[in-house]
Amino acid sequence: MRYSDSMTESNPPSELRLSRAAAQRLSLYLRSLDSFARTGTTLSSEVLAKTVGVSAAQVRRDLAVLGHLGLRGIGYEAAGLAAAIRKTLGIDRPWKAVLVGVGNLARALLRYRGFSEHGFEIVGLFDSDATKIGQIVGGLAIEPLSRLKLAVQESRAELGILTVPSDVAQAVANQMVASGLRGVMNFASVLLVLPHGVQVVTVDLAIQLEQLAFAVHLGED
Amino acid sequence: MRYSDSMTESNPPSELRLSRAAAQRLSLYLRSLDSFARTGTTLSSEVLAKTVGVSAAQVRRDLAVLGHLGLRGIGYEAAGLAAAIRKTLGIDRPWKAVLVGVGNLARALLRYRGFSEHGFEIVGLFDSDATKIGQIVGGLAIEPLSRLKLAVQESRAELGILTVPSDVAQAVANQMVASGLRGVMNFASVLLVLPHGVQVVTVDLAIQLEQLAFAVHLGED
DNA sequence: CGTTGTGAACTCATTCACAGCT
DNA sequence: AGCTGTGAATGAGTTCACAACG
Repeated sequence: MRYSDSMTESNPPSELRLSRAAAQRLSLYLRSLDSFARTGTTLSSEVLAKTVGVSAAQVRRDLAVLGHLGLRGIGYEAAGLAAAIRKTLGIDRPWKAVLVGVGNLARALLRYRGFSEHGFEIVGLFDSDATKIGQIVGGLAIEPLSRLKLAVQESRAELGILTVPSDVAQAVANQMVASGLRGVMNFASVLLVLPHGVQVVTVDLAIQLEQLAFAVHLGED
Repeated sequence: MRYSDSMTESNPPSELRLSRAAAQRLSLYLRSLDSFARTGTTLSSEVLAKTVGVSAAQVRRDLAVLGHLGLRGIGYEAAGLAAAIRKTLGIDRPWKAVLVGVGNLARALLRYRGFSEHGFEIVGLFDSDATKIGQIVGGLAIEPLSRLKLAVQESRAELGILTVPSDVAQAVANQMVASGLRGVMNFASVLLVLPHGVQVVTVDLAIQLEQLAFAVHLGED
């Protein structure tokens, strides 16, 4: 039996407080570790730091939240570290997602291998355009939005990828939430207001490009 | 961002120190302002804050770096504010970009209207696959990489969009830099190491989806 | 040895709260 | 009166530096 925080050397991390930025870095470490797995079996915080472009101290600080899995004088064991990061991020199991709005971007995403390679499976396609219903894209038939709720419940999908025009994004997102999805990856250029407990990540490519232009404009490093 | 801070304190924004995050928020404010331009002519920090999901104090702090363009008792004049943000971000003029690696993602990006709507023009397509050379995509003919340097110089493009597989991304990025590009928008899942003065923004969709899964996993807000 | 893990110091970012302008 | 702009206070995130340990 454990009391509050007595530094017991058990497997689960005692207190898990990860900032958004720190969680993002864990994903980056994971990428490095995967490509490192062939090369060697252990690596130091310094090596890992260099491959993702942060400081060694930052790496050690980030990894400390996972528990004590560094070996002093040696470094970290790559496979074990990768597994621990996956567990912390909640990606030590597959996730199912549906995609709503089958336009050009969606078709590109469906050919993108990165999602399935990292354990994300797209299990349904939905669109409000009647002329698209029934079309097969990436091995899946496009269904009407009216089928969304049932499909989400049957497939047990938890995530939704939202690739509809910005002016209808909020309305469609509401439907996604009503169908039971817990997270939305939003490609529209609007702030989605969703109920408590539903997560959103917005990817706005135009803004990213603006940020690049700004950096060039400044000429900073 | 180093020494040589011998900036003159003239009328315009005397000291311009914008964090990456703050610059990103300026882009967000800009989106709101554009859609607000029809509605009204002025708006308060509180209103603007609500549309992008930050605090009013944050908005005022961010806008203060642009100079004194708020009207006490009134708020900010939408059009003037938008113009000031554009100027600060360096997007008060068009930017030209080339795209390297014409796969599915690239084809989707070429149909995405967001870039041109925000002043970014794609002026050339390049690929190393000989079978693609000459194909017309989005009104542009795909050219071989050997033409990149000349094309960049002729078109005066400054930015490059990199949509090649991760294993060749660094090599291709090196060619982009050698051709004179000053900024790279990288869609590959690797850390690009580029010389001083060349800017990079990486967009890794799998990592974004992992972050969403993590947020759902935690059930945080 | 070499490298981790972590208090302490430090830097950067956000919020508070209100004086000051319109 | 209303809302901005900004010092001061607070909070978050990062680096320093070194004791602890294999």
